[in-house]
Amino acid sequence: MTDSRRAATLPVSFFSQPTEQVARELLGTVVVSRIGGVRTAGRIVETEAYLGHTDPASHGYASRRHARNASLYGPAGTWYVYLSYGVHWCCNLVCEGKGLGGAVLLRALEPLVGLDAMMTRRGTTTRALLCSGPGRLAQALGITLALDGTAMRSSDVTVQRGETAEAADIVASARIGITKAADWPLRFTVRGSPWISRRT
DNA sequence: GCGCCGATTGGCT
DNA sequence: GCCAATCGGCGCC
Repeated sequence: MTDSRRAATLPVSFFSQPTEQVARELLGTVVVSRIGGVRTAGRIVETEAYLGHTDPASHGYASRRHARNASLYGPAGTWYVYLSYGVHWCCNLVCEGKGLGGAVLLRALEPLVGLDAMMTRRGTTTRALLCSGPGRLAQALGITLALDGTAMRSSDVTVQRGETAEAADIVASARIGITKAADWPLRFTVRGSPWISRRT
């Protein structure tokens, strides 16, 4: 195995895989932000796959292409950031890179680095409320529209190799908060993690 | 142009 | 458990 102490940013080829596989393999990797010159980081414990043009719940479904989600059709490893309910930023990583609109939504992290900064940004000292939810984790890392469309490997927010989750420790369940294709089991969580957004 | 809905969250009943 | 915040996309007039 590689030396886990040495940071290794995930290569573009990682994101060139099928979206569902990327969603699974992102569990255990570490998101590192240096937005605003402040270092914050967390281990990914929850993701959701949105498959793009074939997925009714995806922003990349059929003819939903607009200027606003143009980055969703960019190269694998591109950040796609959108505003949810007019209030919260949510961040995705584009997969496959064939212009099919597939991406993985980051839904929860185990906070690892820069907890003070996260607490300031989030307005709470309760650790369980720092990164457990897509809007929360984006706020904790300082993510806004400024990240949208940037290439992960050269952006202010990178994803580093971590301890890979064993397949048996990955739980697949229905995606949260959607009405279309709600029963597709494309939400992935680390079994038993106390940092996920909701109990499975 | 107008109204409704959404990959959410936090505060209040 | 209910609902407001707040904005962009979409359907419909």
